[in-house]
Amino acid sequence: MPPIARPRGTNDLLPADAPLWEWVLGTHAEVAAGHGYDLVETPLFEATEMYERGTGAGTDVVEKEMFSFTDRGGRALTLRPEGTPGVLRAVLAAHLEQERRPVRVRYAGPMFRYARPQAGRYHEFWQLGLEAIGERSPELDAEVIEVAWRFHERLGVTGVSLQLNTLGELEDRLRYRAALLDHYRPLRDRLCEDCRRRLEVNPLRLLDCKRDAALVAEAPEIGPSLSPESTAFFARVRELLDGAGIPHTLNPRLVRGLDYYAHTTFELWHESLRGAQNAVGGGGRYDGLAEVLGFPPTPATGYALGVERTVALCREQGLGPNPAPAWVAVLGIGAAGNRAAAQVARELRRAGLRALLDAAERRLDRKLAAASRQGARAAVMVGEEEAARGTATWKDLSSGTQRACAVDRLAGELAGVLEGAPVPAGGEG
RNA sequence: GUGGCAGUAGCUCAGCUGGUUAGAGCGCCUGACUGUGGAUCAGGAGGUCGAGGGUUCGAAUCCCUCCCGCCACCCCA
Repeated sequence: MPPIARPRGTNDLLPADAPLWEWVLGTHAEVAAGHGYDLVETPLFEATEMYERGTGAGTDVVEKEMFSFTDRGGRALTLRPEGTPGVLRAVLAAHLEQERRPVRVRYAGPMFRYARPQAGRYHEFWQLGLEAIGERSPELDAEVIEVAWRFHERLGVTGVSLQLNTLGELEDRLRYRAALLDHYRPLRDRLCEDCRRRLEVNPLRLLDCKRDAALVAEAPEIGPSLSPESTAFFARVRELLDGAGIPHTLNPRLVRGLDYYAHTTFELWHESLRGAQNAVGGGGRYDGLAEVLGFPPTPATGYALGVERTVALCREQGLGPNPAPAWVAVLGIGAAGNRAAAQVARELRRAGLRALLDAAERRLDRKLAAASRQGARAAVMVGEEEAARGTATWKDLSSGTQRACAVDRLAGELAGVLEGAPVPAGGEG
């Protein structure tokens, strides 16, 4: 019988990669918290209807990428394909926007989409993001973008480009939609199969097409369809970004895949990401979402970033956390030594040191070799003699120097050694 | 979901047009060395060759199906 395999499109996080992963999540938490964003967690599954109405029935996500199921009570549920609708639902259901506006929240966790797996694209993947709910202002859009930008700065990731666009208000979009249809209808015969469908279902997505790139280039831009108010709103966002020193690229073809966007939309791109997945993340304003979910109309803005992709960028650019704190190996020699060594390790930990105990019955040279290979800064050896005298012998594994001392002075002596040269950076996966 | 390429020890890979018991390097374990590491030498463990079926006297090698990964679409994180 072959061993049970990991399901397609999923990943295990193993110890070798965990520090980098935790560092990325932790850095985002710090940066977001520094801007006033508090942690929220919402269910991994929600009512299917929430995504059908919120994310949009015409989107690829809802049409063909959801992990949906019926529970034993006959309820239609779906593993969350994105975080925004659930977070908005949670905030509005708890009436947090009655306490203060905007409500600033952040989140991180797994999302699920049934798209064909590839490097950087998985059935289960992690997103971290934030939402600012209850205020309609260019300032808040710019703030959200700035947090995403500062996050990458703090990581040290370079080469990210900010793509920016606006979709205006609903009336603007309808005007633009009409303009697009005027442009495309006469060209219908020259469109690819997908685009002919888009023409009927969601004309804005015509701009996504790479096959008909030539036609896209000739398509009208949204600018002329925008109301003066929408134009001013967008100009203000750009002005604020300029003021914050955040470079951005205007991308009038940027149409995000989800239905609920209005006004500002943006994506963060990086050329070096493997596969065709060059987007690290994206977001924008979604003033219409609350209403389609059945809540009072509530403006909001936010973003989501792909953790796997961000981690890949960090790995590629050699970025990561500071080396883990140095540690000591406590090695027992013989039965009496092994017993005493356990107690010595306990006392070192109580003194705040990281101590790994090796009290197996094997030869000392093997234990020393293992400790050295695994990166211990120092080895503490406890045999029958030491046990009897209440001492321990410790050895600096980089210099090879060695001395014995009383157990109660050991932590003090080792502390100096551990603070010495930093441990070489952990291996890259 | 569509099309293409791959899958051989823990890791990186070799294995010619089907031919005995499937190999190497690194890693792991053991011994030389009953209490002193990173070196060296010697030995050992570890593979149903991704899974199942077929062709053949004989299959890691050829054929089919499935699984999984990657690449390009689609789309996005």
